[in-house]
Amino acid sequence: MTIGQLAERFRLATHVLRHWESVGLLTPATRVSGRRLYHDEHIARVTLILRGKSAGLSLDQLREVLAAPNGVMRRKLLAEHHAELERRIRETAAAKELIEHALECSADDFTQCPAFRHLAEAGLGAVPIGMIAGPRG
Amino acid sequence: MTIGQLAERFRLATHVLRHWESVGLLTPATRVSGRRLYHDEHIARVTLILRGKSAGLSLDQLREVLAAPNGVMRRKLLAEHHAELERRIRETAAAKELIEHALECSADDFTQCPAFRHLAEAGLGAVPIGMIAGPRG
DNA sequence: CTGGAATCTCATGTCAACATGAAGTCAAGT
DNA sequence: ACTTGACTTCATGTTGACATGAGATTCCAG
Repeated sequence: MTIGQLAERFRLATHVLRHWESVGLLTPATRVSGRRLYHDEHIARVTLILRGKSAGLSLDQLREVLAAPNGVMRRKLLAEHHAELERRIRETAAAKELIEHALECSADDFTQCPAFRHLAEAGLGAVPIGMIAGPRG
Repeated sequence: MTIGQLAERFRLATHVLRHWESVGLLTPATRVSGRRLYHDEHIARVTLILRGKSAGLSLDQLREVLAAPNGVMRRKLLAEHHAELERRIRETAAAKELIEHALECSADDFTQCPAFRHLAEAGLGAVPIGMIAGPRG
């Protein structure tokens, strides 16, 4: 498979595949007179990369997992990312609930609604009023 | 409240608040001899901005919502973002399930596991093998 | 064997969301 | 008054993930 064919299969630009290669994410099977050739295993790789990206993982994080030297290390990294994804899902769900309330709230300025404020502030770790020291003390 | 106090409350750097101001997200109540002063309403604003960011919204998207001219427009934008968040949650959950399978899978190279590949490819919109035209065709 | 598409490398540009640094201004404690 | 620290503006640097363009090479249908 040429780089153009692999790219078209995923509707990507070829330079994206070259970029992933430059950061160590995707290495072609062989080179024939300088040109990259890919096999079916690369399809699985690209699929994984796209899935990971859509979950918000960085290319660096994906490279780490894919380049894990052994199963133990890989499982450790996977477990970390699993926890991170769960955290992100919870955060996004919280924001979603906030929007849901804003949609239900009849107040014209929903930021004034006490229930909304209570929801919004939960778990953000903002310092309560009065706990902030002024200048010089 | 000075910019330093508002920043410390959220454990932010002051230049972050100035940056948000420069992109039209957060305008101080007044200026006293050039210095920004904020009130409690700005706490609600910052809270909202942080929540939105943690849900993956861009500053531009947040500005749009917060600067909506009327309730109708705002509800429209909120509904869009709500759908976007749901989409993102689904995507992240899909990647999470993939990781869960990889953690359970006994194969040393989990990308070789057929069940894993099936999971990974679902909903990515990749073109099936054989559907890619070669050069000039 | 030639013309045009596809590929190659290498360099530079882009975009968002800040981060950093310089140089000056203002306010408050001593 | 003086110092110190928070504040000001303005300019430039950083990071991640590409995007764009130049200029050379290679493949293949006609």
